[in-house]
Amino acid sequence: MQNLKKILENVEIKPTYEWLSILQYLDKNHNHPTAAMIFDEVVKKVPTISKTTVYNSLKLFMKKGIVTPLYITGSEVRYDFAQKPHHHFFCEECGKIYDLEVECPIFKQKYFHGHLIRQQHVYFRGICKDCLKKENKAHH
Amino acid sequence: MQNLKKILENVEIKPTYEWLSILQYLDKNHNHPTAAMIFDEVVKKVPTISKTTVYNSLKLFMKKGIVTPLYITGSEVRYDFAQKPHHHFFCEECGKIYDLEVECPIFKQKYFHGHLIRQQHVYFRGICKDCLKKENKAHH
DNA sequence: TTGCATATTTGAACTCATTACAAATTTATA
DNA sequence: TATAAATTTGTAATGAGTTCAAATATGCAA
Ligand SMILES: [Mn+2]
Ligand SMILES: [Mn+2]
Ligand SMILES: [Zn+2]
Ligand SMILES: [Zn+2]
Repeated sequence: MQNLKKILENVEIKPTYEWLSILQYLDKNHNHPTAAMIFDEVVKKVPTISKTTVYNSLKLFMKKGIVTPLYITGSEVRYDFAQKPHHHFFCEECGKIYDLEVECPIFKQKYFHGHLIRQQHVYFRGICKDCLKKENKAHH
Repeated sequence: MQNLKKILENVEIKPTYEWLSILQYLDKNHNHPTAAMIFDEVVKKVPTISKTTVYNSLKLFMKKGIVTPLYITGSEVRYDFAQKPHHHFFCEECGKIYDLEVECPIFKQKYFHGHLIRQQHVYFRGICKDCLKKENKAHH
């Protein structure tokens, strides 16, 4: 909480009630939510908040580098309040996005074939552990 | 051409004029186009073609595994007619998507932490070689 | 060839995530 | 307190992608 305030102040964002509430939601829920999911939850605590504010905040957080957009599903953006860079697994069955630690020396490079790298995105897609289990049970 | 017909027949798609024309465009232009770009070009050769047919075809090609959707820009899907799996670099300046060869043993795995991997997506984003050059010239 | 079933294509209407924008409200500053 | 700046809000617009039913083309049996 005080923690989150500091994070905002570090990137020169005034810790307003709305911005803090949105960041608080992202901090408590590392489920890579959509803007709609964020709005639906935060509005319970801040009934006057608007969807536009959610989008504005996310855009601001992204510009400041404390939130990363994930373009994985193809239908909507999912947001990641990530302290350390990491990678993802997207389950095509249940839609969950898991965090992954992928170690690879290539991801340490600043340049690749002369192109300046600012961000690295790695995600696998398939069927997650849990959904595989369910499938096996159904077959039996 | 005869080549492309075979590719379609191999995956049990009847090589109609529309489907062949779309695949032909993808084969000649490895620029990872959007559906709109594909339509705008193919319609010059097939004036009666509709956007719906472009979307339908792409969906069919994806289902059959001969075309891969790239969710990179966040605003629209870009399509890749790829023979071999490979990775990408997206230039935030000019919007170009470059093909990359990234070697890493992790990308050979079938499972990761118990999750079944069906596809792997790796892309870097930043400023491409050409745009970096332009920037340097402008500074001087 | 003709008739009929099936596959493909088309255009218009629709959906829905995201953006644009201007008015309203809150906050900071003098 | 007055005024300017920052933030929030609601509504309207945008635009990629989907739905769907009608139109057209294709395949095939009689
Ligand atoms: Mn994550
Ligand atoms: Mn490619
Ligand atoms: Zn799952
Ligand atoms: Zn570039």
